[in-house]
Amino acid sequence: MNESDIRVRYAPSPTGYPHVGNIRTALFNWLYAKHSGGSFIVRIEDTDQSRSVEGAIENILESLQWLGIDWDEGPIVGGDFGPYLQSERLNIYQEAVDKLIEQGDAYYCICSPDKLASMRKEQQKLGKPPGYDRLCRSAGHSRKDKSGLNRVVRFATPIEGPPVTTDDLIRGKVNVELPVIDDFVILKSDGFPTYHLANVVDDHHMQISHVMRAEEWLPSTPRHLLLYKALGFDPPIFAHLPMILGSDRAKLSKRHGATTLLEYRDEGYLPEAMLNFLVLLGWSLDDKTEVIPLTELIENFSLSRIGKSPAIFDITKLEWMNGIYIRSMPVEQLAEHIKGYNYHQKKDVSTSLLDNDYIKQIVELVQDRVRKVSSEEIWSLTSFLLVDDLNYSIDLNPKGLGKSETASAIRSVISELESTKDFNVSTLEPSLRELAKELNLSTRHLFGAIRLAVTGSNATPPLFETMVVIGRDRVIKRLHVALAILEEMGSTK
RNA sequence: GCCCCCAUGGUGUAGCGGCCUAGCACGCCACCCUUUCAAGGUGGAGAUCAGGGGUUCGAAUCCCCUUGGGGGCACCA
Repeated sequence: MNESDIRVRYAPSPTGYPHVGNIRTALFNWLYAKHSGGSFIVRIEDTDQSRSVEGAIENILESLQWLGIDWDEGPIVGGDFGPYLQSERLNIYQEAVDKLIEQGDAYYCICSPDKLASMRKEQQKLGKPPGYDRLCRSAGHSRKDKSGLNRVVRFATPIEGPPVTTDDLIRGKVNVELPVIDDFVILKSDGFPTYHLANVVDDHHMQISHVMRAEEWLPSTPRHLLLYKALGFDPPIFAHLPMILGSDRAKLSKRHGATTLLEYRDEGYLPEAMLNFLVLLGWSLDDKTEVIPLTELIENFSLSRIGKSPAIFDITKLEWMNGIYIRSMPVEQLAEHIKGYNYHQKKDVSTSLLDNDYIKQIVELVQDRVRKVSSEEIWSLTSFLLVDDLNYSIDLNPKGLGKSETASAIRSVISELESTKDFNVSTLEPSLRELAKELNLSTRHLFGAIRLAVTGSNATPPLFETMVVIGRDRVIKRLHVALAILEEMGSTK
């Protein structure tokens, strides 16, 4: 096969919002296409009308777009093999079904769901492989029943023959014996195909070269292989990707908290970090490299380095990775990201403090200190920069310093600051260091006292930088307020 | 119950018969830097390579069994 003939696809069903596992599958397919110069196709598998979820398609596409995963063919962009919504391809599946029935490889079945359920129950009790008992296989039922309703169509799985072998790129040869494959439904009574049929027919017509999908599909691949054969199609190359599991080692579901991809965006994770983290769940570059820019990812991605065992999604490592990307990002860009989270809508934020230059200054202070860019994260570190008046909820005495000492230190600081003209780091630092010496206080104590008074917190960005951003007037005002509190406390005791 | 897949520290992984008394990263601990918090740097704890049999001069690496985990078994995908 020519490299440019490589055509891979992501085929989600709009029955919910995609979680990180789904998107990781999309990512691997996309990376493989990018690496090989092939095409990445998005196909929406909306053959289950009853389970379709409002807004799911939009969410799927938005998830891909957020990560920067673009598609060569699919919704919005179109392509030569469309339509890319299975619900618009019903005639194609019907054609395949007709062919199979004509060949004797499929038949109409009249068995009721109730009957099938009790049959399965009985089989399980007897320890037999569960599956349709083929009652209708040779009955020669017609398409519609007496009341004119459509009947389901089942595939006539060969009764005897060698085991079906899936030659998987990741797992090697996987054999399944024919007797454990039952006569599965390929066309539902509502006229829609089942996944098995639609998937096979579309992958063939869309000339998909490699089917990379989650491992949960491995058990049904023999059915697909049987369909390819019956329809006279050459099967694609299969690669079943390891699953991503929740911390309880079970398949990802709503139970695992934030699972849909876009929730991570909303929580303050950067798409670059998420993409980098996701690719490491099941793939590795070498024995040490983990932070890998996208261009290198595309250049080096290979199917041979995809692992076999399932991975557990570890949020703490994602946070670390996110911090790496935050720190390597230009301040302006990071500021844009942060503004996107609308932190300024916090109710206490002073609207006079929202210009871009001020936000940029704040970002410079927190860039080394945050692991997420959400409003909560930024707020918790910088709320004292964003409000006019502080609401002290902390002891204003630094550890090891008494109230009266703190108060007199603050008094000295006020007069020092009021007498100096310049208010920038290069003047602030030496003069306050000098003051500490004069007062015979350790910098730890003096700076600690200032920090508490000016920020109301004992964990802040570097003091002088922070003071400059707060601004001379606000700093002095806050020092006065803090002093008043200290004096009041002193007098009542 | 039946079928299939998987198995290296808590987590993500490297390893594809000798380089392994098992490397890297996250997390954890300590120290350094330092006005606090981070970031950064250095060091440390943590794996009888699930267990047991083989094969081999030699196995985390190959084979078998056991155990554990996961997935699948719908007119869902």
